[in-house]
Amino acid sequence: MARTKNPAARSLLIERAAQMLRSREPVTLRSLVAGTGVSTMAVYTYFGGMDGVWKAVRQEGFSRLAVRLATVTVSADAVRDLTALGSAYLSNALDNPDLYRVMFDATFDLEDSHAADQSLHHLVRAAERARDSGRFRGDVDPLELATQSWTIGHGLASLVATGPLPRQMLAHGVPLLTALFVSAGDDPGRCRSSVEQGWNLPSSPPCDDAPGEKA
Amino acid sequence: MARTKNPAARSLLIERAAQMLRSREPVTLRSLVAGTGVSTMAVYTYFGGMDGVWKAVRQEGFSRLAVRLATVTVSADAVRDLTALGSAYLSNALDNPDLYRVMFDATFDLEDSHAADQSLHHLVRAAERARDSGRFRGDVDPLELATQSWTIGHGLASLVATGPLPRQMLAHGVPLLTALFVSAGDDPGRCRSSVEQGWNLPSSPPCDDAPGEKA
DNA sequence: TGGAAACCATAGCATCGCTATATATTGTGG
DNA sequence: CCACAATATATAGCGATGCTATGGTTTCCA
Repeated sequence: MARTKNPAARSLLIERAAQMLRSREPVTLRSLVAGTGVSTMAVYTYFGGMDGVWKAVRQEGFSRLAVRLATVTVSADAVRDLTALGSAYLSNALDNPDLYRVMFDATFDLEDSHAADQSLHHLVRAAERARDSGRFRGDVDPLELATQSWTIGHGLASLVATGPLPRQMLAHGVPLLTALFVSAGDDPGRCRSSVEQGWNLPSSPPCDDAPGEKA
Repeated sequence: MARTKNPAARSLLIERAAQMLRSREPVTLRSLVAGTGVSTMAVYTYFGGMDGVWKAVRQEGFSRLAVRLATVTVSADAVRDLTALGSAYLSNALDNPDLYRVMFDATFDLEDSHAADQSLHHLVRAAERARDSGRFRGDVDPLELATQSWTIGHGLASLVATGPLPRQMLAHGVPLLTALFVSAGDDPGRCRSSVEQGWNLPSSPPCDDAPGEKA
């Protein structure tokens, strides 16, 4: 398999799978290739089977998450940035709920772990900056705090995107993150201000009512 | 084969499905009834199809969770009780990871929501007692605080039981819950003590190294 | 005891992921 | 420029899936 395998068909199928996921159509081997001009065998040359398709879709999900997190710019207020990263994480999960579900329902392999670590690293760096700028205590481990922020973000995303909680429950992110950051040493008043700023920073704030969305 | 009108077959199949889930065997219509003496049609008379089987399995999961939560006895220290409920939630999820996954991967229907609400109510009552006993501020909404505790518990359970985090990351539950309860008004020192007591209370503490379990 | 209702076994259908084989396409050495 | 080898695609089919139709068996109750 040395030759250049048509990379256009690969991303076409991944995009189509993501779109079918969003429109709630079942993604099967035959329905995936239907209408695209490629045959079922192409799936096996490109992905090695449906498992490979799901793997690629997961990576697409992580890729979109990485893009979202990258839109959060670094400011002088690291607590604000940390909150903005959490908010971006949630808005990404809510904009791609089925993709988010696929990302976390299969067992993680090494590539997934790498992608997840890369995303987590955004949070780690922000936590480190918050500590080094004096907002958090010196004994705060940035990785631990980032993991705890991730736990809050994933818990909310999971319960709201694929679970029983309604969308407005995302607003719990504000008090939860505030409590965590205050426990890390931040001043309560200052923390509240930073969190509220960061929460509403991303392009599509996850807590505000979406345009035209009805409960 | 002969036959008794057999309500026992229902719970037999549910139990078998849960066991197959635990042993990682694929649960299919034919494999589910294989060796049990009941035929494939029985699945349709009892459950109406495989969807009904999964629904029943989800209910079984919620039922086991309810049993776990019920083992947490009420004490004078409501913060300890609240933590113990979270700890019991996590130990249940870790003892039945596949069941836990099934509980939260399908879309919730009314029965599931009822079961979840019932479990959540345990937390709500404990939060209410913590507030009324003066540990939390008077303006704390027990339902909100219970939901936030649930978010932490579900986030940890999901990331550890079916996700990328190793088991020892469950220990993050202690600082997360402490931060939340302190933000609700509890005294930091007292809160830490209560949380540590409650965390190690359930029969199988989720953070301790399991017996004979190797990383 | 007889009839009605509930229950179950068998066979078969459409579809699923996947594979084997044959054909078309592509890249490369002479 | 052509013949050949390697790769990609297309077709057909296999085992297995969930599900349904149909007819036979068992159970219950009047």
